Amino acid sequence: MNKSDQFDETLRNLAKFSRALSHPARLAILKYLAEIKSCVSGDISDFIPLGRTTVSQHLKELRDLGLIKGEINGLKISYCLCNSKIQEYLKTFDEFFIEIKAVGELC
Amino acid sequence: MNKSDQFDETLRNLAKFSRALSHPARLAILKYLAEIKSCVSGDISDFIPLGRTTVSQHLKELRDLGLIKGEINGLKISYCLCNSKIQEYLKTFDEFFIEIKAVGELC
DNA sequence: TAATAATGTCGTATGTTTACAACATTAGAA
DNA sequence: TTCTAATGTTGTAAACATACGACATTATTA
Repeated sequence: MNKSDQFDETLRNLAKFSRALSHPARLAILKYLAEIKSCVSGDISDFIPLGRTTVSQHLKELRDLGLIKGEINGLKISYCLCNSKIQEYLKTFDEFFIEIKAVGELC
Repeated sequence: MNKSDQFDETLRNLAKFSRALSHPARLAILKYLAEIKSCVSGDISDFIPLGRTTVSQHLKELRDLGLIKGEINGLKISYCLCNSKIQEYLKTFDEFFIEIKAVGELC
C-alpha cells in the first residue's frame, strides 16, 4: 500500500513525530528522562510498567527518531533526551498548528 | 493486553491526540479545513489522494476525538475544525513539552 | 578464561490500523 | 414514488504495532 508517500515531506515528518508520541510508554520514558536528566536503561525498565524487552523496543523507536540518545558507560547504557532534535520536531509541530489556530473559532 | 491503562490519564490523553496526528492524511485534512475554513466531505475526498471511504474513516477518527465537527447541510456534510477542542489538546501537549524543554541541551 | 550482568536483537502470537469494495441510508429531483 | 447523488457503515485482507520469551553481544569480575 504505502500511500503515505503521496503526502508531502512536512506532513510525513510531522506524522512520524506524532507516531513516536502516540504511545503512553514512550511519553512516560521522555518524561522520566526529563526528570532524572540521564539514566540507565535498567532504571527505565524498572520505572515503566512493562517488560524489559518491550521497554527496549520503545527506547529503540525514540532513538531511531533521534529524540533520545544512548551513551555506553561500561556495562550500562545511559539515555538522555536529545533536546535539539526535540526542538526541531516541535518547530515543525508549531508551524503546522499556527495555521490551524489562525482559523479562529468555528464550532 | 491493553497495558496502556497502567499509564496516567494525562499521558493516555496525549497519546490519543498524537495518534490522531500520526497519519499524513489526517494532517492533510486538518490543514485543508484550516485553509478552506469549512467544506463538504466530497471536496475533502477529492483533495486527499486516497479513496472516498478511506477519507471517510479518517474523518471519523478526527470526529471521534472532537477535533473536527460535521454539520449536515441538505445532502452534503460540511466539516470544520473544532478549535476549542484543538486548543484543549494543544494545552496538554504544551504542558508536557514545557517540562521536557526545561531540561536544556544534553546531547 | 569462565561466570555473571546489562543490554540489545530476533521471532512470533496477538492486537490494531489502513485501505477499500460492497452495501445502507438519507435528501432532493424527476 | 422511483431515480440519483452524497455520504456513512460494515466486512475484510494486508500491513503494522505491541508485548515478551529466547538468544546474542559485550563488559566486568573472579
